[in-house]
Amino acid sequence: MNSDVFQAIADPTRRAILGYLASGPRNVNAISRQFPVSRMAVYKHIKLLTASGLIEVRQRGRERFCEVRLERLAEVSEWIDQLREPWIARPNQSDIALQEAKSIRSNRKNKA
Amino acid sequence: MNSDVFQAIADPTRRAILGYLASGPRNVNAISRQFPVSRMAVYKHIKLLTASGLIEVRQRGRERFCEVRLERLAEVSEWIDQLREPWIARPNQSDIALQEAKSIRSNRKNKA
DNA sequence: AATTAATGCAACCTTTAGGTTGCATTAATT
DNA sequence: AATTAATGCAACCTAAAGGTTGCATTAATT
Repeated sequence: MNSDVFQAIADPTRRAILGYLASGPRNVNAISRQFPVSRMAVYKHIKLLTASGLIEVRQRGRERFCEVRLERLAEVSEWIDQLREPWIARPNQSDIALQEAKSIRSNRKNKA
Repeated sequence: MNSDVFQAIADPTRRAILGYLASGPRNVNAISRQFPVSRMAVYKHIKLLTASGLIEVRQRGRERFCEVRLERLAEVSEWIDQLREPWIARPNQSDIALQEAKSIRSNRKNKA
């Protein structure tokens, strides 16, 4: 369960959770109290965020404290930066697109 | 159909399309030839990317040329930057999270 | 020891996402 | 004028996303 960071930040509730956690680690219940969805819904978001590496969970007694790990967002900033770079003088762009698309497809097949 | 940028870049094929378009404007068919999915699948991705403002389409004859508009990615970089900023000395963070979550919910209701 | 709090798991539901195929339309070519 | 190329639309399918409720488990409290 090695979820994609882009996918992880696509959901507005998950972004809000990350924003909330920016003020410091909180346990699952504390987080879920902040949002108008059930605890389970938040729990699932946290599971996905953990899988994507955007948060880290430390158990302490019966509580599980979630802490935001912003490093993983570098993948996103870097993608944006690369896109912004002048495209010229880079190796054949269309070949790259094709390669990426192919690996996307084979990933999908492997999942199923 | 005013699609969210975070949502738009969540899909790997759409990211690859943007990467491909970084080398210059291309028409719909040219784009779809680069990827192992049907023309219609690509067409839908393009429609969504257009809705999110990430690409712009200019018609010329029977062709529609798609051009990438990177400005809209600022929303993403800014969100990341804000998250990275020290959270201290900002107004009550939990209230903000709550507000955001509420507006998310009411948006969902308005859609349905 | 009994109760309460914090969490996890399972089953289920509904909507959306991503994809397909077939047909229609309009602009360019021959 | 007939053909071909580029695109759009509609109907449909399947899987994943986001959500819910109910029950089980384990740690802390009283």
